[in-house]
Amino acid sequence: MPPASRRRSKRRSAEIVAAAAKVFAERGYHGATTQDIADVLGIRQASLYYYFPSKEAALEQVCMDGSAGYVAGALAVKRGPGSAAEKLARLVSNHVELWRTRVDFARVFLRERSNLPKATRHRIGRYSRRYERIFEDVLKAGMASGEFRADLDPRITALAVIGMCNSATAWYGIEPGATVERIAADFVRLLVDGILAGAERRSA
Amino acid sequence: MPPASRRRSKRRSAEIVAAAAKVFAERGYHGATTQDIADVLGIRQASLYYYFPSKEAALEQVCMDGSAGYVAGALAVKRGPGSAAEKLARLVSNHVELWRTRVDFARVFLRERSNLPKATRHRIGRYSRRYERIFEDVLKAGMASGEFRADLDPRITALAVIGMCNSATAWYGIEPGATVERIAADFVRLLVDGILAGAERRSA
DNA sequence: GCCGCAGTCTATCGCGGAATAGAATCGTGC
DNA sequence: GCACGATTCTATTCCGCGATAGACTGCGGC
Repeated sequence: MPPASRRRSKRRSAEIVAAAAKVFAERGYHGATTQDIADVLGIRQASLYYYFPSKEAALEQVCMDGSAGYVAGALAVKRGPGSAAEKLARLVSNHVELWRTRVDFARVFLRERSNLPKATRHRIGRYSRRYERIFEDVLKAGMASGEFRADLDPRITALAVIGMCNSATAWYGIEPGATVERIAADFVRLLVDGILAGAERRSA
Repeated sequence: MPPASRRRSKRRSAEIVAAAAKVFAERGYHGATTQDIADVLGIRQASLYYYFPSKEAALEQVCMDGSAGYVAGALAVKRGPGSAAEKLARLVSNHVELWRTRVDFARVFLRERSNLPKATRHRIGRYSRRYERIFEDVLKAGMASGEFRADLDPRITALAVIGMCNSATAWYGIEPGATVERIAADFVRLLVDGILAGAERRSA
């Protein structure tokens, strides 16, 4: 098949997956029907099976797409230059920034990956742990250099940071004024400086 | 019906709802079958319908139980004595403390309330907003008194705090060493003092 | 302008799961 | 020990949804 068709075909596939992501995000994997997905696309339910062998395979695709980019971006930040605080800020920005194009994918990844078949679920579990490790590493580095407090628990703190970010998927796009930039900026300030007054100068 | 029977009956009902909570938490509302719930209890699937009229009604019960206590506890903290930082610490503790007896209920409330019928869903939505407001109020009070930074966005910060807490339901009970006390303490320190070194004294 | 295949359709199957009806049993108070 | 309500059981219905089979269609390339 010529490259022109092939490109259109690829694009159509992406549309199908995006429709699945949208529907899964709205109703949950089990709550969504393949009919719902077909409705979004304006095609018949059975036509979907030209694109995937099963509903579960569609979920796999959505989850893979929904997790893509996180580890790569975070690794780049970790290896890049800057203080630990700057790196943490960039980690958070990178994370939130990825919602811009694919919130639905992220939502499905977060809430529905538990419905994946064992193999994929474990694979994605390893991926997540790798991602968490990067946050932990940056935290540990900051603690070692004296930049961060020494009494942090790097593991719990990493989970707290990631969890706080992810929780925003629940209201991102709904809560007025909560743009990607503001969320990232507010979260970073909260995490780095805390809530108490008199901290503005410290991280400036 | 004598009080003895009545008490046993009430207790049995609670067992049924707890089983539903457990199963809903594990597999999700749509992913769970009434058979699964019956299996946990060692009874037949149809016997469940003595206790609720529908699967959806069971979800309602679990969600109501799962949200009970949050607003009341938070209101008590808000109205009680102490600095804003102390109050925020107590808000977080109160929140996390409620998992001790009913994590499954909290998990179902967080992840499955979207499957509730409209009326209940809206009711629970109002309840949540009321809860968030209390956090906002404490934050605003702290900002007004100069205790907290003036450049916080109280709404986003409140959502961030609550979201961070709730995200821990994903790994509470799994992550080794993450007890209710440690989670609450670590989260509070992170939120109040931030991550940077040199903050230990400030909140002491 | 015809061929071929990507893409969509119609039609249908089969299962799993929610829910109902009504019988059986258990246990508690008298 | 009997009666009666509370609880659980057996048996069955009904339908929604995932999936398969096979026909149709229209566009891109020659």
